Amino acid sequence: MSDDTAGQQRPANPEIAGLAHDIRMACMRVARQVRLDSATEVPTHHLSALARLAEAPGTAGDLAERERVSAPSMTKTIAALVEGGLVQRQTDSADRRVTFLAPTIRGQRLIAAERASRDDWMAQRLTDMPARDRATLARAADLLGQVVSG
Amino acid sequence: MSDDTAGQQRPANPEIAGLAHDIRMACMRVARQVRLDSATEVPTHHLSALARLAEAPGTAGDLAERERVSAPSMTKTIAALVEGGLVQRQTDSADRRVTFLAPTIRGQRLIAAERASRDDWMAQRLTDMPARDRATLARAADLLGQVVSG
DNA sequence: TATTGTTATACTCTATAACTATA
DNA sequence: TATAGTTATAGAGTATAACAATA
Repeated sequence: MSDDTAGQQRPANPEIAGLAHDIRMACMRVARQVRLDSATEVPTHHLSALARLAEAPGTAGDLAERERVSAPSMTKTIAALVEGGLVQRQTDSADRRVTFLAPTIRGQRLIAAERASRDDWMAQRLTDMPARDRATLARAADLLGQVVSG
Repeated sequence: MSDDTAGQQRPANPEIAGLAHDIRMACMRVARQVRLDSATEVPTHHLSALARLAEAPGTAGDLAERERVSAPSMTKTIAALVEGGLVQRQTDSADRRVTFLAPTIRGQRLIAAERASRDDWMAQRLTDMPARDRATLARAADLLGQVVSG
């Protein structure tokens, strides 16, 4: 975190290196499986943008930055979401260049349903698990949160 | 939030439902962060196909099925990988409709480098962690493996 | 002149359908 | 006739560059 950021001169500790690989692969496989098993009619990136707006409504520029896509790309995504009745535009009266975006009721319902579907995928697999293992996973979820944010 | 509207049979246990959400989000965030932070010049789906071939060489049809894309789509991906010197074709002498695919030395090196880069991303974050927390994550990685395969 | 968002254009990935060559 | 793979064509997502409207 201090100086050279690019290279991989890192850990020198083979145990940590192996653990890093195992955790990364486990997370990526879970993410992939969730994505593939819960495929809906709405494209992934549409859902992603919609979920962002459900967290916090904002402008097109904000959304493009938060989703890490270009502004023209976000323009198209927004157009599709508005077309589909999932997002509504509202021009800012103070600065009329700006357009605020927020999910419609239907958009909110779609996000909630999608989230529930994906959570169910995981929940059904957790119910068969010993309570002690679930406790381990609960700790791990917290630790992984630190990994990402830290 | 999100009680009904899902159409799924809920777990009925709110503790497990909450845990399912936390674990899923943690995994998806880790996967996303790894993907964004370790972006290379080679497109993601090329790397993905190449990694499959590094695990186990096979035919174009196999690869399309394993990657869950159409045959024509895989044809293009393979063409790009061969063009880039990362994969080599070899016609089956027994059935000349079939083409075997395998990574070249350069392809193997690229996959190894990519994997190392991504693992380093995680390893750097693990080194600052108490050993007990690493042990928790090691257990969790194993449990998440069961979640995906079971 | 700077900023917000859109349009213009081009490239890539994807899919279905039609084709080639083998079997 | 069936199968493995490719080519033809079209649709969708992405990007950069150029533009319009507003500040």
